[in-house]
Amino acid sequence: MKIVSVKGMRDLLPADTVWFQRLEDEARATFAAYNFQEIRTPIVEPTELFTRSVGEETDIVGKEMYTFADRDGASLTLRPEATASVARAYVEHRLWERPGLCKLYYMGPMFRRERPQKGRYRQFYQIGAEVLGGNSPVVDFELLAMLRLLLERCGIQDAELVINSVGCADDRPAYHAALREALGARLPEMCADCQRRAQTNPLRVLDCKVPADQPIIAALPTLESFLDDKCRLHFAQLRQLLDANGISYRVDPRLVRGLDYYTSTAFEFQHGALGAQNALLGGGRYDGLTQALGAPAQAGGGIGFALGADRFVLAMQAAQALSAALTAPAAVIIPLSAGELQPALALAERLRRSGIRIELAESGRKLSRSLELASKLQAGYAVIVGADEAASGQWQLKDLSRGQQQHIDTEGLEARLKEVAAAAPAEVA
RNA sequence: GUGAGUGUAGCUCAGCUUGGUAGAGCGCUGGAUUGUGGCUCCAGUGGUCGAGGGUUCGAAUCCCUCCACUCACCCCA
Repeated sequence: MKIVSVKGMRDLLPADTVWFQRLEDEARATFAAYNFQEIRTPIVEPTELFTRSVGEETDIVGKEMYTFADRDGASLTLRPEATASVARAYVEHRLWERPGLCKLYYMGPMFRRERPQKGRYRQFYQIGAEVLGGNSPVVDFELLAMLRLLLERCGIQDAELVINSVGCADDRPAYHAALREALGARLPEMCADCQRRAQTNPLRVLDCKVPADQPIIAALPTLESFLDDKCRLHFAQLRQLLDANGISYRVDPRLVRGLDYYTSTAFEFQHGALGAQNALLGGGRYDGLTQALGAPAQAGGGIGFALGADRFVLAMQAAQALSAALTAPAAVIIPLSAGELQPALALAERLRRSGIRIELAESGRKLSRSLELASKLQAGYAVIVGADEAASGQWQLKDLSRGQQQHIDTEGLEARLKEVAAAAPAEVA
C-alpha cells in the first residue's frame, strides 16, 4: 500500500509555493504599512476556546473540528480559525494595557473537516489581521482600505466588497424574535435546514440559497430596521468614510457571518473565478468577544478579517496579473572533472554568501549535458570550470540567453551576477 | 452528511460501444567522436489498466461490490 496524503490535505509543491510566498510577501508589506505586527499562536488549543467564542451551534464547532483527547484527558482541538486564538492571547497577556490599538496579523494552517472541493481543503491556509481595543468606525475603514490595497498589489481587480451590519448584543434578541414571528406560519413550507435554523440561529435563514424559500425570505423584516442607534450610526459613519475615500462597495442586507462572535460591521470580498467558493476573504467586528473570554470592558471591541490563501492564490492565477515567479538560479557552476570540483565548490560558496542563487552541476558529466541542465533550470549563466580555469582563476562565463562567453575573475563574476539579480526581479515572466 | 462525474506510465490522455492479455505526447536516462546548451533525430526507462469478486477459452474493455479523487449542495475563508 502506497502511503498518500490524508484526504483534504495536500502537498504544496514549488509551482504552488511561489504563489503562496508572493501573497505572503505582499501581505506582510501591506500590513506593515498599516502598522500591524505578527502574532504566532499554537495550532492546538483547548476545545473550549472554540465552543465559547465561535459558538456551540455553528457548523464549524458542531461538526467540522478535529478534536481529540490528550493523554491526560484534556480535550484539544486543531484550530479551525485564528481569531479566537488571537483574542485568547490578547486576554492572556493583557495586551490592552499596551499603548494604542493592538494590531496583529497571522498566517498559517487551519483545519476543518469538510468535504474537499475547489478552493476548499481540510488543511487550508489563512492570512488574517485583527484590531483589538478600538470601537471606532475609522478602524473598520482602515482595515477595509488595507484589504483593498492588498488586493490591488496582488493583481486582483475584480473583487467586490460587500458589507452589512449584523447588529449587536443589544439589538439582536429583538430581531431574532421578530424573525421567528414573521417566519411563524410559513415555516412548514421551508426547507428542513431553515426550519432548524429558525430555532438555533434565525439569522442563518437569511443566508439560505434554496430557490423555493427565496420569496419567503424576501418578505422577512430586515435586520437594518432593528439596529439600535449605536449600530446604525456606526454603519453610517463607515459608509461615509468609504464613500469619501473612493472605496466602492455594495450593501447586502442578507450578508451574515457564520461565526457567532460577529457583531455590527460584517464584510466579504467576493470573486467570480473561484467556482462555488466565491468568498475570497471575509470578516467583521466582534465587540464583546474578548470580554466573553475574560477581559474587562476596558479591553474594548475588535474587528478582523481572514483570507483563504488557497482561494486567493487561485484568484491571483486567474487574474494572471503576476507571472509565476521563476526560482531560477543566477548561474550553474560546472566543474568539468573531479579535479575541478574543489575550486568549483569554493567559488559556489563564495557567491552564495553574497546572496546569489547558485546551482552546482555534477562533476564528470559531459559538458553538453551540464549546459542542457542549466538551460532547463532557466539559469542566466553557466560558469565553466576546467583545468585551465582552475589554474588561472579566470572562469569561463557563458551568457545562456545570448550564447556569448568570456573569461572573468571571481570579483568580476560576483559583481556581474549581483548586477543581473538586481536588474531582474524574481518574477520575470 | 447528500448528489453527480472520473479512476490506464511521474504528468496529460487514447484504447472500452463491436472482449483477443497496453499505446501516444510530454518528462526522465543515454547516444548523434575530443570542453559548449536551448531545436532536431535515434534509442532506452517506465503501468499488478484504483481494489476485490463474477461471466468467459480469454477482461483495461461486460456485470457486481468496495475504495479513492474531482465538482456541486451544505457551510465557510
